[in-house]
Amino acid sequence: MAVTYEKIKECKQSGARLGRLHTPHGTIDTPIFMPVGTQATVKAMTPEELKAIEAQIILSNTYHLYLRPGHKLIEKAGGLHKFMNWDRPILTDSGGFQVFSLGDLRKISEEGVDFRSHLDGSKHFISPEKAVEIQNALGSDIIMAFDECAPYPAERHYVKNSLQRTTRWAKRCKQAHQNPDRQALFGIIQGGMYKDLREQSAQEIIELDFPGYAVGGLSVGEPKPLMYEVLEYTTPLMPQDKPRYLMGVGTPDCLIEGVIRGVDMFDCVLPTRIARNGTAMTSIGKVVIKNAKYIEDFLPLDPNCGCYTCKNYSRAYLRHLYKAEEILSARLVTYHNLYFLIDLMKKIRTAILEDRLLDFRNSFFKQYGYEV
RNA sequence: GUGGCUGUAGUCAAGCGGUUAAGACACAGGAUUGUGGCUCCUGCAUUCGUGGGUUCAAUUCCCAUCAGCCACC
Repeated sequence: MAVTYEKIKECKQSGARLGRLHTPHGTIDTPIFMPVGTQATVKAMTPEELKAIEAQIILSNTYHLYLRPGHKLIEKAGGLHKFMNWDRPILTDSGGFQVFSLGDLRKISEEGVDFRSHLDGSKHFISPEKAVEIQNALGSDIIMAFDECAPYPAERHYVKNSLQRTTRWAKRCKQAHQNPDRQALFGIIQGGMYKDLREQSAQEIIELDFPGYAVGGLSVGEPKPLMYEVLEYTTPLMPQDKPRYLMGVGTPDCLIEGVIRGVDMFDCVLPTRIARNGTAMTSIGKVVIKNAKYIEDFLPLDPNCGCYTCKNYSRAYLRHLYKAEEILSARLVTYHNLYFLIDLMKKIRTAILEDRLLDFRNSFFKQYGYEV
């Protein structure tokens, strides 16, 4: 098996899991946040910088790399790790979500998905087999099953059909997978916001026996309490000895609440995207660095942060860089935001170890400005 | 000094007699959750250089004045 999960302990206060994930490119501490590097790069960050902030694993994307530069080219380059100069673990998303968000550019059938490239309008077809073939060529440590992510809100019968198709596709993905000893294929549980459909999906997917499972179809626009509710009845259905991955989640409160509900892995574009749009996540809440009130603010972005950006630059300078559309703006704020979330996960792991995750949540929320 | 042209938001400007003075950029605020460095939403001129006149009605026409630009001396 390419990837194995080792549970270290459970938080007595919250039930959250502390563990380790062993992969071909190293061991990861969980719960973990995975920075997203869609196009074989975490935008604005070099691999050396990612290591400096202790990123242990990053995400990349099948759909985008297939379209550009092409998985064959990356295979020729010696695989994704070598191509992008990252020797730690990589997880690739299957492209299911991209297809879902492509809107009217795509048509889903039992066989797969016909779509037009968002880059040049060219026609393409991705099936479960194709998605696995691409990911096999990329050589990522963890590959994801090609699923269908239902929108929110969605009718019950639509979600049911979609989840059943996701199960059939998961089977095909497993069959198509060429090297389960070097790459772990994770299954994805769907079912929207319907409890019995989540149960059905979990049962069907888990029956196929994957080395890890993801909860998909959340964080698609539903209210947070609803997402927490779905998680609450979904994670208990998942095996204790396998990693659990909540796809697409990345606000500080959702990360903490997700861990409390038994999630081990998260990924999200939020920290890197909002960084490029002039917003930082800090210990005292969101700081919209582009706001005029920071014109003469010579304090660090986050006075409680020890990252390179906070140690060396002021809010006034960061605001100036943003307004002047300087590249360094994206670099410095991205650096900070990723540092902040990775550091948050470290604090979460320590809190689990010390059986005080609920206390940690309450104090963190209070300082951040969330309602407890 | 003489002749001509132009003055509308921070900037570039449309409107040239008739309801709440286009648009763009900038600026200000917001959004952003398995990433299109994309983008979206909202706000921003009680007033058209200034003063007077004509008219039911003036950013629009007339006069004066001020400012800028161009040409000639």
